[in-house]
Amino acid sequence: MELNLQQKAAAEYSGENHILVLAGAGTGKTRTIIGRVAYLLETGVKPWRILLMTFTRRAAGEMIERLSGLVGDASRSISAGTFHHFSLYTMRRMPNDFNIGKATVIDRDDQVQLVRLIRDGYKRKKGVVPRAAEVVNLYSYARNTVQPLDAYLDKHSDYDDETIKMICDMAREYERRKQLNLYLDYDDILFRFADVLQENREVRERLKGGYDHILVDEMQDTNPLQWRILELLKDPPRLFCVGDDAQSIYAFRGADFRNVHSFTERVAQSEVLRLEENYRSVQGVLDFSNQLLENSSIRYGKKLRAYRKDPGKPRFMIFYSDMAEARYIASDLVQRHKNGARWSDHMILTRTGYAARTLESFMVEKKIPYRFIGGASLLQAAHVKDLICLLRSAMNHRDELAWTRYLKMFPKIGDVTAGKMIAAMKDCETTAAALETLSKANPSRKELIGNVNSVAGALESPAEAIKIASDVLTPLLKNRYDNWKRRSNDFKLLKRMAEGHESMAGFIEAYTLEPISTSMAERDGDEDAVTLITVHSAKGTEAKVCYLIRVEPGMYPHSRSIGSIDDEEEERRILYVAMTRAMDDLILTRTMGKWDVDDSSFFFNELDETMVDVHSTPHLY
DNA sequence: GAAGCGTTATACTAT
DNA sequence: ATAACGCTTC
Repeated sequence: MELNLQQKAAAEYSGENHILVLAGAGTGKTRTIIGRVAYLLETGVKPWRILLMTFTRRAAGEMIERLSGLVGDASRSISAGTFHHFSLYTMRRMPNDFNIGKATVIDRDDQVQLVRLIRDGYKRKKGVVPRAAEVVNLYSYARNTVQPLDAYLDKHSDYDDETIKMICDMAREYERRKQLNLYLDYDDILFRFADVLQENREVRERLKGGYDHILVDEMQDTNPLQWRILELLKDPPRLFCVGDDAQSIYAFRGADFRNVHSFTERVAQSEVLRLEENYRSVQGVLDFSNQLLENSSIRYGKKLRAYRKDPGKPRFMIFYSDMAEARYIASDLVQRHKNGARWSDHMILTRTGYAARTLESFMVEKKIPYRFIGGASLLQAAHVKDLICLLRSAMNHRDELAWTRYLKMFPKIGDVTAGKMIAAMKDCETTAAALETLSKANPSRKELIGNVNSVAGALESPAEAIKIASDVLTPLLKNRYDNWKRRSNDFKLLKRMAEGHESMAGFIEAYTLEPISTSMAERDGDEDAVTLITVHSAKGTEAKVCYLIRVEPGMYPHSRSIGSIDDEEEERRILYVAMTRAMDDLILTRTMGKWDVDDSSFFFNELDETMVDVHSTPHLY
């Protein structure tokens, strides 16, 4: 593999220090990490003694894929995945040391649902009770930044003392309910792992002894909780971290862009290397991106140098409505495809999943194949959740959230009745005993119990269990949703997805940890398709032609961050990440939007026409 | 008291 | 599209 001098110096570093590679956008971070792994293998490091931490499982898969072309089968022995995957699977592999038993991993929706049940008990008291989703966010943020919830709220929120106490009470009750239900939320996965590592010297030493090198991608977006895990695992393992402060866009999860600056202070025996030459983009794209950063009050001290010499000025197109914007992008895609370009050379970047909906409908209408990455996932759709909850109910009679949702599908059962039925089962040891208890107390509810029984009998074959669950739920659901035909197709999709899995729990866990959109599930991986992607998910990716949609007031910076300097600067980095994905063509589009949006912080109130070609289109709807 | 229905609000980013 | 809320019905 060809590496430039700086990349080579990083990849083939042979000293004993921990390394941070500061690498700007498009400077070959991934290439350098892959080069590093290849180098380590060449020098005799065993592949299973290399741990590769990536930001998403998708990124891990791509790196392993590229490595296999370089080093063959050895790539399959490398441990690669996110902090969450690594932590969870290590705990599952060492069940006696971590004691997570049969715990169910719950996603954010489940967290919110559980807090909602708890919150109902707080409604009577005077004053406003924060929303369940807000409580989940606050608590998760405090945990990811490793600070007590009350201290965090005291310092960083506007809540009065009484409300703070209430939020802390709800969080405590949330913890209790999780234990009762054998739930692990995303944060528990990291916390439990870190706690055991810290408390149990023997386990810690055993794990540390398993690795020589820990490589961390997207270091700028690791939060204090993840840092804590790295600190517990390093020495003797050597750290090789790669990141870019200007691309730090996960502050809401506890990451701080300044962290990479203090790397050498935080990590003894460490040094910083740099990658500065950009191979991805044409000069025009880089000039425009550099200008965006220069307008910031923060000095990132970087200016990307293009290796490529072609000018390639970006375009900025103004449309009257989102319909006109979407229509243009769809027809431009079709035109480029007709001219011989592949669909997969095109990426459409969106700030929010919601903002891409108009465009999505045009993609469907024009029959342009696309994959949506980020945004709402298949498992979050109401009808899919219904089905998953029946499966979960059959697997674990103490799964309060699953049972509540399942029971409420039946007439005359609401939160209260469901709660009573679940309480009746809580002391039963087995599912069979629980169903027996339920059936004695509710003789008229044969159907309800029979459904769970049939699914429970088929759990050894996930696809079969899904088929049964789908059949028994159809009569209950088909009148509840208007577009039932389209929704029921998702059940078939789910069945197909489950076919490769050996256990139901494994299947559900895999897709809880790695959410998948409908558009991804419908297509197989190598099909030529346009990528529609949120900017957050696009970190680390690139495409020849990039469309950035809805680059307008209220979006960049997002209206929610207006007023906070830190938040607005994070939004600038988000836009920076988006723009630097483009290799050849960068097309920014905006609509005229609503008239009442505060546009004073918009990043492009004035457009420098030496940097970008501006096109205004006729006011067509 | 609990369930169910219709109306209205809200929709940022994600492991 | 879905959650939350207020109001009516059982």
